[in-house]
Amino acid sequence: MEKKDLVKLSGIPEPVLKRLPKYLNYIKSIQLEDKFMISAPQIADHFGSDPTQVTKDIAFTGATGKTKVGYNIAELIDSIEEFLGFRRPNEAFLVGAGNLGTALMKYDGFKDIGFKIIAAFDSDPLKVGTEITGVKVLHISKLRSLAERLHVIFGIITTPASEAQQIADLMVGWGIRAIWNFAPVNLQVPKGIIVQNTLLYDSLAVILNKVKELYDNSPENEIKIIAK
Amino acid sequence: MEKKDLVKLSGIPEPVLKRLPKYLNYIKSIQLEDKFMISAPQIADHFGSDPTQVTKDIAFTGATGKTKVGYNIAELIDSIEEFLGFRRPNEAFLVGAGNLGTALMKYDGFKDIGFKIIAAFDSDPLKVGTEITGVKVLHISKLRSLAERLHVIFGIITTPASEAQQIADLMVGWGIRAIWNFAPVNLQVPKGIIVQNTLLYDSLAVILNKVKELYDNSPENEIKIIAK
DNA sequence: CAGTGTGAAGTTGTTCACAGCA
DNA sequence: TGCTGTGAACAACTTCACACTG
Repeated sequence: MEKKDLVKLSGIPEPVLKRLPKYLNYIKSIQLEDKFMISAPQIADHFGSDPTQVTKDIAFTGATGKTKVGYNIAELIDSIEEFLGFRRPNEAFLVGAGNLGTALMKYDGFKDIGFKIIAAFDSDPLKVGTEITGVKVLHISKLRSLAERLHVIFGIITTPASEAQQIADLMVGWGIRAIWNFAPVNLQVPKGIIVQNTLLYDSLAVILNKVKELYDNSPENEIKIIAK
Repeated sequence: MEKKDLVKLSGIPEPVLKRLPKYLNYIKSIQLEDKFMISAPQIADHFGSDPTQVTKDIAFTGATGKTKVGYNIAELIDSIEEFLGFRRPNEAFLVGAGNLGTALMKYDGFKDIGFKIIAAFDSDPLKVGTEITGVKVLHISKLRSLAERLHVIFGIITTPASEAQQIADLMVGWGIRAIWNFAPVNLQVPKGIIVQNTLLYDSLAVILNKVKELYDNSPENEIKIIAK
């Protein structure tokens, strides 16, 4: 009780939050095979991770298993989705209806998650007025009134880097509380606004590094690798 | 020397590999302002991180700074890019020329990084034969001969989840050694093949969790948040 | 002083070991 | 025996403290 008494509020480790959706995908795929139970070791095995880690991750959600058999799939799905907030309707605005934005709008997975992009905005007159999978693309100038009227607090930024900060500023001014940013810039926002930066290629450096090792560690490398 | 003697080859922590490209972006943006030096505290400040961490991250690249003034920007950029392997030409094939695939192909940032998608593949006859920013979309059946001829070892998967495993199997059979997978499945590949799974929405759970806290921690919540 | 650079301390997250159970 | 569940040991990463430099 010396310092940082209320610095961290949550307690749920980020790695856990990132692993749970993956489990969820896998568990759902198992469910499709008409299975009813799943065990932590089975999940761990599929992801090449540690069974205890899976057990502990699941424990965060409040789900409890039956010894020897594992977890009831339906209950587990419920528990994870509830815990992650996938059950509440999470409506978002998206700014930047380019390819990445379109990919997100078309992304099937979101609907399993209660996550819905309800309007898209762009400044390109060619895009304004069109519709992408049922979502209208509006001019940015419309964002303000809609955000207020619909009480939307999620904003997604898929604009070019050069515009991202400016859009973020607008979003903040208009009541958006949480920004999911795909532009490769570190947005500066007032305290209290949540920003999640998702750099599309942040794992590129990781994979390049692994490939480098691959070469460095095999004496017979280069062309040889592919030679039949 | 008890066990796992050669389990880990690299030594470069993944968090470091993920932070360095972000620094690189920022440093380049500073360079555009005709600055010549940059300090670790300045970088840390921009990202809200710890100056020592920045210093240590940079130390991995081999760059060295001058006390009191910091690092020479041009040298630092060199050093980071070289270290991350952004200087070597990294050519990749992409399978799945949908929106996400297109977004990647159009993605500006890659060319700063020596990363180039040199051909795209799809099974959709409507897409085959088209060209996206100068990159031809070919039928999947062409992948084999091209991979062999061009010695491409990187594969990017941006297909729907249902096809991803099958494509991965093909890639492996055709000499691809490293797969950057955007489909929401955990690919199963033979040992020795590098897989980097990038779940587009893995940070979604993180942001939803933060928003949940936001609500849980403000007694006057709901509608009030936006009320003028 | 204001910065780099580094060893030591602290924190967080992962893995191990094992108790309990059907 | 094969699983859940948990406390303890361990490893990885981050932050602190401080020596050093111009």
